[in-house]
Amino acid sequence: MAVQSPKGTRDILPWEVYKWQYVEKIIAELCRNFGYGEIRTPVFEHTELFQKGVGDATDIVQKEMYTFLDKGGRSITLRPEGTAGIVRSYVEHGMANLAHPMKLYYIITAYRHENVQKGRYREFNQFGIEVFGAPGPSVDVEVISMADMLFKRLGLKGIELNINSLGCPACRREYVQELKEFLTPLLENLCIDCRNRFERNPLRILDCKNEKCRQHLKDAPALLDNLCDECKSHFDGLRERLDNIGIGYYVDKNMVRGLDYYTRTVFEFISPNVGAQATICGGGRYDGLVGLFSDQDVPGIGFALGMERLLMEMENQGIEVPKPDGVDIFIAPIGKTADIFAEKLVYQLRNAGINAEKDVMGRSLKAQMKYADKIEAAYVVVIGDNEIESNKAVLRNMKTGEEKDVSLDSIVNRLKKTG
RNA sequence: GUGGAUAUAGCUUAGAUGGUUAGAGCGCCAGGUUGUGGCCCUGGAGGUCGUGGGUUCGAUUCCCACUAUUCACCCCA
Repeated sequence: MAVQSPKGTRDILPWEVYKWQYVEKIIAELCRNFGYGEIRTPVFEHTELFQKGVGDATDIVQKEMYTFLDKGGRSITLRPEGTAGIVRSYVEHGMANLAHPMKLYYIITAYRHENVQKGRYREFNQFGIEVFGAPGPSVDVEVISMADMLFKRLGLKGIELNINSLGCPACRREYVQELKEFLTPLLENLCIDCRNRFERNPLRILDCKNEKCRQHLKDAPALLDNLCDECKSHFDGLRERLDNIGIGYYVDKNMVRGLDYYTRTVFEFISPNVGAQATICGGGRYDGLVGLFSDQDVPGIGFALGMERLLMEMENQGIEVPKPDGVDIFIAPIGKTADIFAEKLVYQLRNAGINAEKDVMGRSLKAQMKYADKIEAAYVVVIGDNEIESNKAVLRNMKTGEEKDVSLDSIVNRLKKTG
């Protein structure tokens, strides 16, 4: 086929978009309940923003970014995630001077150049939130509970929450040292990927899926057991608070997240039903990120939730999204005079806020009726010469087949009441 | 970047050890009802059988390459 969308992109078509609109509406309500304001930032940013913000060592920056030079020779990148752009906006607009916590949410498309598979696309949609300024575990719980509540409102079941702590730069540095000492004698037994990870990102070795590696790593020290006092009490505080409001979770000592900026709390919501891409929502705290772009030291936390994966999970769980109603009324004219008349009538109906349609293809009455049926019109009015002469027409209820006489003059008012 | 599977109409698909016009269901259009949808009946439109090459008298079918789709690895939403 000559015409098709680029690899990893999809069309959301008119007859399925209602599912997206439904979820988006629930998200907007949720955010309002929690006091989050929407922010919209550009699809593209300067490449350095992501190199610095997401991290030069990450897969995202190393091999997955859509980067190009614009006509002014600037290196531009399509956003591979949402947080960096928002941090940029936060700093650029001096939001640190506004009331805190600063609570923001976004629904965006993001772009990553990688091979596609179930639940993974090159253009994908994310709902995400960010909170700036709150250092304690209280806000961690608010953020986590927000995702949890969204799943509940959508009627999703069986989504599991995993949490972990990656510590602060200080205790992480100490721990990485310890981990490396543990790994050094084992290195030649580990898979090639892990050996490569040893220098670049040794934490990643912990969540390698290779069976052999897992065997060797059974007794590896866990970061969680080596946190400094502050990080430990932060994590304990998070657990207490989750227990307090009744959100269940697992502690996954090996969970590492793929972006460099995370500190302390990290979490994932996972479902077994969305293919190999089990993570529907992932997030964590990024206390050092704002400091990378300004001399202000502002703590932050947020999450990103994959809309495609969310919709897929809803589909899998058989959750029914209410379909929008069809058109209120269809005007079916017969003949030229009636057509001219109907044109004015449908205009008046629409002007009165009624969802009205009329034939524009000059089709037979039968074809018009079929069409009205297909677009699920609630009512049909047939107008021919007789009707125009007598100023009366039949209003047909398409669901029941019941018909009523109405005068053409009163039809707009009448439908206002009915509709 | 690596590996497997797949590719026939708008959609879901049948097909033959290679042989004349490649079938069906759904959908679409029209007619049966010269002014009434859904059910039913009849008819119609719609296919370079993914693309290119090879074998052959002949390829949609066999072989090769490419492309695309899809699943998985890595990684992530």
